[in-house]
Amino acid sequence: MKVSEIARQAGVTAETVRHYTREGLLIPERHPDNGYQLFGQRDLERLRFVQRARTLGFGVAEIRDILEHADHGDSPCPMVRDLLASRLPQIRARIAELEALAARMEQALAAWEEMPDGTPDGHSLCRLIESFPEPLNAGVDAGEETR
Amino acid sequence: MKVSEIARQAGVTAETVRHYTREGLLIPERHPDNGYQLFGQRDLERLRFVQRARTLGFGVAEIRDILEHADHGDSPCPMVRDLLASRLPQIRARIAELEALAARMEQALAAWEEMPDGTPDGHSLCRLIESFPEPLNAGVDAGEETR
DNA sequence: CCTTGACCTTTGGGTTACCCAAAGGTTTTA
DNA sequence: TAAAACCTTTGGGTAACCCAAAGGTCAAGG
Repeated sequence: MKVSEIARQAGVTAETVRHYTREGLLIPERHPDNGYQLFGQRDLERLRFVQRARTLGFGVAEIRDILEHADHGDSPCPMVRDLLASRLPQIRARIAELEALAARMEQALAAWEEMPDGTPDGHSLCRLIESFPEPLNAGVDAGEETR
Repeated sequence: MKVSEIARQAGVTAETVRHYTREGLLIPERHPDNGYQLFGQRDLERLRFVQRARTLGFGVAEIRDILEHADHGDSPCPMVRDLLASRLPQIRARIAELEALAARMEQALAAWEEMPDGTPDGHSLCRLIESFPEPLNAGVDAGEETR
């Protein structure tokens, strides 16, 4: 099958398939006459594997490594497990960040409810944002580190 | 004050300050002799505003618009509120995605616990990933939409 | 047979919010 | 006075794609 066909069957865009191909996740054959990329059933399975790995939080480069391991006959499982284990806390941290963010947004929207709409604010900026707490790491005088 | 100084006081890198300046969020004066950027107290407040807005999920371009509104004497509040209101559901959706992701990762790690470590897998790829459910939108035959 | 229209190719630029290196001028300090 | 520390601009990189352009290919219909 050609690009659009495998893309359709996997539920991604043809551009995405080309991207994965460029990145070495898929290695289609080429039609000798016209240079079209030819994907087989194996490629479709491989593409689906990529999709699942992506939903598990793996990056494209990592997936390429995993696939290369597997192509060499090595079990990628230990590598996958390690990647998973190291990535999980980051995901959790990101979730916590976003939840704090959502909470701040809701807090701001709620505060707005009880204000007359326009509330022009001549010389200054939105009090609501201005009155938000600093990102708590803004060091005014002491030295500090981030990440 | 110069770049490094305002950056230090706000707890960001000098590069970030330069980035915001390039993007028009900060408009420092220039020392006539040496061309150095000169920031005042107003700029520091403005930078802190930017930081707070960033933690509220606003993009740099949006913040620039907000600041330009405010600089023109218009109250950016209605705009800010709309932006917040439209972004919130996206954040919530992203949180849900990440939680599903974390759950899948934990599920995978847990499943691994009860498997002999290496579990080489000759001809195929990690069963654990392979057996994961498809991203549920992978359309095999029917037409489907994403987003 | 030939013309569409649909699909293929590669190349190159855009997205987001910065980070980093290089080359060269300035200021501060020992 | 020379080195350390800091400033400038330019240009390239990151992640995972999306999109447009220019040009070749293919299937179908008149």
